[in-house]
Amino acid sequence: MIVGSGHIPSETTDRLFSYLRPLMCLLNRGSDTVSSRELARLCKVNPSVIRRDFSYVGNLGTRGVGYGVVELMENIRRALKFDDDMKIALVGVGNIGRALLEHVRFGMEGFKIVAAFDNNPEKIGRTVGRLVVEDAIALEERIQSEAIQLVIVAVPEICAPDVARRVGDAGVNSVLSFSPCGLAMPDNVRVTCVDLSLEMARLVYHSSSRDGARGKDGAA
Amino acid sequence: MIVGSGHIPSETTDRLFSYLRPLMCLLNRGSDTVSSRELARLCKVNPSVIRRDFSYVGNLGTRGVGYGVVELMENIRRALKFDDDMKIALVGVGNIGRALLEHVRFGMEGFKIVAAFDNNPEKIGRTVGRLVVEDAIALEERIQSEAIQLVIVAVPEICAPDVARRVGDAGVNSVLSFSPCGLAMPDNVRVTCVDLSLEMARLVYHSSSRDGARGKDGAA
DNA sequence: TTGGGCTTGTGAATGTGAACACAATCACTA
DNA sequence: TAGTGATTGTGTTCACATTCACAAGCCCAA
Ligand SMILES: NC(=O)c1ccc[n+]([C@@H]2O[C@H](COP(=O)([O-])OP(=O)(O)OC[C@H]3O[C@@H](n4cnc5c(N)ncnc54)[C@H](O)[C@@H]3O)[C@@H](O)[C@H]2O)c1
Ligand SMILES: NC(=O)c1ccc[n+]([C@@H]2O[C@H](COP(=O)([O-])OP(=O)(O)OC[C@H]3O[C@@H](n4cnc5c(N)ncnc54)[C@H](O)[C@@H]3O)[C@@H](O)[C@H]2O)c1
Repeated sequence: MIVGSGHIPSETTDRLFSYLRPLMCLLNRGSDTVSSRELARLCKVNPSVIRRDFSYVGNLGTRGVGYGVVELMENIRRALKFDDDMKIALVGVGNIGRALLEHVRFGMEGFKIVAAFDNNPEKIGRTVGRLVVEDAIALEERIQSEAIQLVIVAVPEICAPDVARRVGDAGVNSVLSFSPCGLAMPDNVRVTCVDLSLEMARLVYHSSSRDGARGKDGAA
Repeated sequence: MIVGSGHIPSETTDRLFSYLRPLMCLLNRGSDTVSSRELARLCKVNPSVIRRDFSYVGNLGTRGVGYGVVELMENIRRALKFDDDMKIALVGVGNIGRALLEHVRFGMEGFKIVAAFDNNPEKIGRTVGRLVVEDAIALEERIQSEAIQLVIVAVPEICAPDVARRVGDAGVNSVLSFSPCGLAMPDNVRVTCVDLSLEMARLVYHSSSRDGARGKDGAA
């Protein structure tokens, strides 16, 4: 086992996160064990990638059998310091913001939106999903009183850098932004931009230049 | 110049797409040239990465000066076979679907949603954004009559694989899905899943284990 | 026309991740 | 208890991406 060698490669941690959802599906289906081959087919990766990734987490599998699904998920979550009760604030209750607030699955997955803000007087005070929209003026104060860990920014593009800066100054350094503008974002916050145009452009490029090649370790 | 050596690394193509938006911002700001150092600062990558990426596209820069922004964008778009008039269909006019249909920027960026479908009788016939919602029964026929290249799937998770299969059978092999379930998707379509929970989990992980290290080639 | 200051383009070195192949190990059966 | 079939864990190899470092080349001014 390589566990304890201090650090897990970033590609591995990114993949470890992506294993959790297929594993949950397998659990719901009643599987108690899963082989690297089976999981690899679901995730469209090479089985040896799976085995090496898991080797960073610890000695998890049983030779000849596979990995215990429950034990595996627990170990991955622990290795990733997965927070099952993450507290999130949303800024901007427009089209996107409303959809997110009404999305119940986030709560079931451990992502709890506990406050929503807007600066439009017509929206402040209205109830969307389970929350009452608050005045964006109170953003900094509420971030601290609620111990917010992550802020979702769904305001018009022109306002996004300013909101991100305020969020960063208030002590939160994780921002998920729907504004595709990565420019002018502050350095002390880590921003993930959900850029659908970018994803669509990459998608059609990769679709046209198909390269369906896989190694010989048995990946479908 | 390395251009013409047959193939561009996938990491490079993914980055080339991501350069387009900062370049557009620079253009709007009035910059006619940009140096690898400046663009690198905006994109938070190493300048030598930028220079090598561009070397795959062709001889684009001027030593001592930098790259011409307009010429650069044209060359990148050509290398990526960028389609400025992509025809898109949307399936599922719920919370997410409605937000996408009312989002006007897609059209300005060359991504044109030309048809929207739902199977709920109350939604069929209603106008959302600029489109009249059509019956999902007509999906296959309309995909072909409109020459759709990409389909956005925003239906409940349980329906997503079925819709993806129908889309694939109708000849479209690019699907952008908001259902986080990559399982059971057909093999002949390339699916990009927008999984916000996954992004949030990765984001907070990377935020807590900060590693703000950059090479010495001058990146900020 | 020469020189100085920049920036590109790229060979070479370095670093890193993926793939392979196989010994080690387990469950199960007779 | 030994044998069989399956699967993990990992040493090793390979391939590729990143970074460095610098010569080549451009602009401009004197
Ligand atoms: N709707 C989409 O499908 C879509 C797709 C891709 C990207 N985006 C981007 O996502 C962002 C939000 O999109 P949307 O469609 O929800 O926009 P929207 O206009 O519907 O909503 C924006 C909301 O933010 C509020 N707001 C504005 N300034 C604010 C501030 N300073 N503080 C707090 N609240 C403020 C507004 O009152 C409004 O309610 C935009 O940047 C948009 O470009 C949207
Ligand atoms: N809303 C969010 O913020 C959010 C966030 C993450 C993921 N998602 C996912 O995105 C998907 C859509 O989310 P939503 O909130 O828009 O859901 P929604 O329930 O608001 O809308 C779904 C729409 O799809 C239609 N539909 C159902 N079956 C269909 C079929 N077979 N063909 C055509 N149309 C059909 C329904 O009539 C409805 O209008 C879901 O899978 C959800 O899990 C949503």
